[in-house]
Amino acid sequence: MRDVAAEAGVALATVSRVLNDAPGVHPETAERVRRAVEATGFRRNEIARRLRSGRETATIGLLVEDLGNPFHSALAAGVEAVARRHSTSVVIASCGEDPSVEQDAVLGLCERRVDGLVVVPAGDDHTYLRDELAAGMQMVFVDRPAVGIAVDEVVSDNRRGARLAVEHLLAAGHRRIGVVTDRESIWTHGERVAGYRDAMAAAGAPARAEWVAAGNRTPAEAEEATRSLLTRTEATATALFTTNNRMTVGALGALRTSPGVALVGFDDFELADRLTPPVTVLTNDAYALGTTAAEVLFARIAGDRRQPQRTVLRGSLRVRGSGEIPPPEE
Amino acid sequence: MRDVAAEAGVALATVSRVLNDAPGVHPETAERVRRAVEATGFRRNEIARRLRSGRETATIGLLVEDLGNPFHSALAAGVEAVARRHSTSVVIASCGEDPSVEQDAVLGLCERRVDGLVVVPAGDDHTYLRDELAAGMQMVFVDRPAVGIAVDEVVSDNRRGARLAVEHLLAAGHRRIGVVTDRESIWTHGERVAGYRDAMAAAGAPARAEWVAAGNRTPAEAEEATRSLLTRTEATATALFTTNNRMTVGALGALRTSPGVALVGFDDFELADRLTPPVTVLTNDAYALGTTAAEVLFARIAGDRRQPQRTVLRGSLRVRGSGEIPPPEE
DNA sequence: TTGTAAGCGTTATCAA
DNA sequence: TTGATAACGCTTACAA
Repeated sequence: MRDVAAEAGVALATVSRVLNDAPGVHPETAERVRRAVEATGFRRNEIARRLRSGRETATIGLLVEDLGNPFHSALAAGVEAVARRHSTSVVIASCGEDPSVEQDAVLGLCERRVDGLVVVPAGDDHTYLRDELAAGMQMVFVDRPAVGIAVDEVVSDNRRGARLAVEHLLAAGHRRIGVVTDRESIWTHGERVAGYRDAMAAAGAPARAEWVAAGNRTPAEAEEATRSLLTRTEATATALFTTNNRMTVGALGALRTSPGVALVGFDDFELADRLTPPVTVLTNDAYALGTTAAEVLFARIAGDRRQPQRTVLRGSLRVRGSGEIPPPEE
Repeated sequence: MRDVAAEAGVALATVSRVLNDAPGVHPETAERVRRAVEATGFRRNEIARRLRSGRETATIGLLVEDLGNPFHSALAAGVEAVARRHSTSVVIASCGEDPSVEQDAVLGLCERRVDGLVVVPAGDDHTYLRDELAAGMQMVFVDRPAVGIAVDEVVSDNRRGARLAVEHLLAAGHRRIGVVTDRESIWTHGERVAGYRDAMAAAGAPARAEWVAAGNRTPAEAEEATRSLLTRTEATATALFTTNNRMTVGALGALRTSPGVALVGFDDFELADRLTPPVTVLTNDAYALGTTAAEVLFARIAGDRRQPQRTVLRGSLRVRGSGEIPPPEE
């Protein structure tokens, strides 16, 4: 910038004024400065700019589990779309379900002095954010709630959605319904399994422990778990509820060799309607979770100081075929 | 930081030393400073830190078309994974195939003084980056080449891949092969259509202009285009080559009402093997494009000053069924 | 309308 | 081992 000022024969302040379209600069001077900017190939340093003005960084942080999971990438796309409308950049970090990586990544974003944070948490203790919160950092938790701090949250109605899904299977006549799920310690999965139990209990159907195949971290593990769920010698499940898109993909693998088993999955996914049979799902709009969370965050950044809110997004059943397969005759 | 220094009764310089684990600080003093940091809830300002040291920002920029497209989110996941290994954050921007948004976003990232850029370009003129390049900004173009500037590039072997895909259809006996593609002005699609023409010409099969359904921007448009390709009254195509995963998804929609048409798609996608028939594809590893591009970029950041290189990643045919459907008897 | 100078929160250089 | 102090590149009172 000094070079520009020298080139144009003006003071730094004048260059700054021209760069910021500040009023009260002689058009001729401004023109001279602009030519100098061209000549020197000058690009202003956003970093320094923001430092001095103590202004917002026009950046928000986003933490997701894994961009390779379509649920998380759709959520990220939603956040990014809203951020772009607010002329704000998004720094994305992923933590792969590891709470310590979550903490490092989130605190790293705070040190970068982002204006706010959208967090899909992996851990179950967020008290490490208390200082940041007290210092005025804005944050919204999405998909899963925050533990130990009071912040805005945007989540799905997991328990009700799961209940609807399982009730749908019960309505088709199933009584022996298995669940394929990730670790139940993950809030969403825990809630969805609870919804399953709700539905079973309400129908007077016993929810046997051995029908809950939990702890599957990947589609491959889900496939394997499904296979053993379906090859039990007694009280074999005739229908399955899968608690997210990863579990559904895994279960579908196992079903290729065990057709005739009904399936309802949590999370819609591309091509669900092209499979044989098409897959009935309880929709869970990741893009909407992302846009909603980002909108809540920008409202906070703009000065909203109300009590933290929890926003709940409801999914609905999308009937396609796999969930309407009746149980075999006994 | 002043507060911390006051609290601990030391100078700012000492606080800085402790924060950076610099040698030559009395353990007792260090301890006192650390307690003061605790007490004041101090978090250092990464922005200011980097300003002074003129050091790298430990941030790279990534521009993609659309995070909602699994190809781009997988690519982003690859970049992010490598960046994390280098303790570097990733600022993601998406431009949705709009060259002017690309330019604004990329220049915005430069102003932020990122250490480098991974760009999936939308436009076909990148001379606007000349100044940045001259100023030492490191950048790698991925999936599509840069135009007007000499920079590192990581691309797929599109033309050869497309040729392989179409040769596979020719080998199954097809002569009337249609192409469903996005705008041919997009380099990847242009190359893939060229590969199609190569294969057809080599086989002595006429590549009729009306078999090239171009300009489809979405799966919905691709579906519509496929439908009209298959309902022509004369010289109807008996096989299809789709030039990316979006086109394939669209074409599959149309094929539900026109079974028996062979299909090979460019880009593998989840569940391709679960469809009926399973979809034969030419793989195009987006995650690998991302990791490779990021590795090239970090090598540059680390000081590699060789001539810009083009790295070409090869895909291969994954035979699953849809591409082996023979043409109907005439 | 323009220039001078202080300061943003750090780090780095020197001297003590 | 510690402390003053200049500097990073910019913005912004305030003065001219």
